[in-house]
Amino acid sequence: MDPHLLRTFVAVLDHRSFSTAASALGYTQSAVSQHIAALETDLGTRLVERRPVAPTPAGARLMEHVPALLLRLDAARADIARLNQVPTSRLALACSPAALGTVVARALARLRAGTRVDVEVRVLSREAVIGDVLTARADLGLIDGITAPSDPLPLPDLGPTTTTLAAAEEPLAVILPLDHPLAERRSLRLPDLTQAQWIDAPDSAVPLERLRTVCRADGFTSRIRHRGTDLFGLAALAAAGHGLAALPLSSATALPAVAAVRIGAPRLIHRTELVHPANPTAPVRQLIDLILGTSPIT
Amino acid sequence: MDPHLLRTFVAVLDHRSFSTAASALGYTQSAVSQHIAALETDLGTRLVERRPVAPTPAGARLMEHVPALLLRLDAARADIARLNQVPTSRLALACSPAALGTVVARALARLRAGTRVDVEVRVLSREAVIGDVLTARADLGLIDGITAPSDPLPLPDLGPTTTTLAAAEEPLAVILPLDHPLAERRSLRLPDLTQAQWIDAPDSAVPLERLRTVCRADGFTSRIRHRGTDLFGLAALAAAGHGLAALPLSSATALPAVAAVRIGAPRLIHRTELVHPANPTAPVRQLIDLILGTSPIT
DNA sequence: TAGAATTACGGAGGACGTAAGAATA
DNA sequence: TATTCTTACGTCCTCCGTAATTCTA
Repeated sequence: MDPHLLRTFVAVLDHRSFSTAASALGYTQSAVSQHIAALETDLGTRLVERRPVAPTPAGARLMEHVPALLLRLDAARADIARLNQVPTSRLALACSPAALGTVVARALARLRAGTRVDVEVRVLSREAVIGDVLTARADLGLIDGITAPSDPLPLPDLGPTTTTLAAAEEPLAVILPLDHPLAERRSLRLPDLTQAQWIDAPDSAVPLERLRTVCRADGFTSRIRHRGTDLFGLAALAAAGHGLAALPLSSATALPAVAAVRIGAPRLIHRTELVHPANPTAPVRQLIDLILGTSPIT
Repeated sequence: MDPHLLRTFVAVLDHRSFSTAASALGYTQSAVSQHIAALETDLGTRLVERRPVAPTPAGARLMEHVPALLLRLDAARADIARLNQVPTSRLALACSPAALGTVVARALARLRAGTRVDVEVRVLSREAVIGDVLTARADLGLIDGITAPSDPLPLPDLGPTTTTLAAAEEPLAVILPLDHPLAERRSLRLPDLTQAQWIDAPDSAVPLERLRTVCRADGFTSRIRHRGTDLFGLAALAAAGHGLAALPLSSATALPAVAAVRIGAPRLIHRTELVHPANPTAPVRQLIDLILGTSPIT
């Protein structure tokens, strides 16, 4: 269970090929083959089916552990490195698309008027935001999600290094084509939309899986999966009638060519939360305060 | 950051000595020295102060990651092993002391009358219970803790392999010497007890750290720290006036020579939760149902 | 000065590349 | 049959133990 072997393992399953995984990692195919064989011998089970390359049940199970494990390993290394680093003048802020609209834009407007700090904003999926903060590729992260009003967002284990503070809350909405029969409604009940056609846009909108969880219902089927953090592209798909998507109300109303209808029930809120190192440097602390200061809550 | 190096790292800090860590691990002192040196070279910082052996700040930080990391690694291995294992006739049940009193005893009484399943009960600290379930040393775990009525217990990251279900809820209480001025009270407010003398018994009672968190208050100081899972020993200490301890009401009232007074405010409940593999085998599933069936809530 | 960690060095084993051999679509 | 993974084998390098050395309480 050497980390090198585990990295090779995920690369092989990601690329669905030993040879391309090898070149991606800078190894020969032979080495990759030996890595997988070593892992399989160690664990006493076949992990990868070959030709075509696919995980066995045991491999799939292992895959549920390994990415988190490797992330945690990188996080530990980054955490140590952060202790001895010199503070840079430019801060890196990673955020999910909806977080940008609900919080970041407002905070940065204040920033321009205020202190002289350079900020680089990077828009990523939620998972990538967390990864960037954990591995110190970003100084600060903002992610969004939906929950019951008093609950925290369900975040994966962040280790001892990061904590979260609420930064903004707002109602949840769905976007629909302007000519959709429900487009004129003041509000909608989410359970009534389980049978509708949705767009699964886990990087930019609320993931459908999450909607199923909070509704405790199946459904929310989708024919189109939209990867990437491009909210306007998502709006274009929705406007063309390919399906619905759930977004915070302010983002939803700002999008062109779609109607935004508020979700009235169940009682859910969309919240943007901060993900930051446990020991923020002074400039990071300053940026955190700025973001919290401009947020409607706290 | 080879896992072997990390294991020696924790062993060195645990034993506060290179040589005893070496013999504990079956290495020579030399090998341990080289392991630590390799880690320090890799991370570019000194991690361990020598003579006396103690963590540097960077080492302490690393120590916040490594045990969780190694546990997760063992959990992954155990999870794979569990897939191909033959079911045994004897089930191992790990539980924290208060969980034994509130749930396990009752469930096992039913078990004796019912199906023919052997159960081995093991009483451990909460952390050890989780560790045992994750690494498949136990088939099922029960841990207890306190929270606000609707919140889940704050558990460390269990990975994809285990989930929890509520098994029992009851009021929280403190135990006091029989002649304590507050012993006759019907109920007490926890914030009024921050300045009292407590016994820190994190393995058997509610950890003081947890009391501070839920009260959002400092205080709860202790002169005595009680390790281990021996509730009667804890009661003896409390009876002798060494300090207070927080327990579920039923456990508290069952203890000899101490008064049990209910905590009226803040509104907190003591809950026992199940920790079990994601894919329980039939006999484990049966035991889970038995425990949930005998619990006051389902 | 004794106990304890480090450094030097050598052998055994492991890791990776080259290249030849099997297997499957 | 071509592509892709596996196996054989040689080299280099890493890892650990022995033993000599340095450090510090």
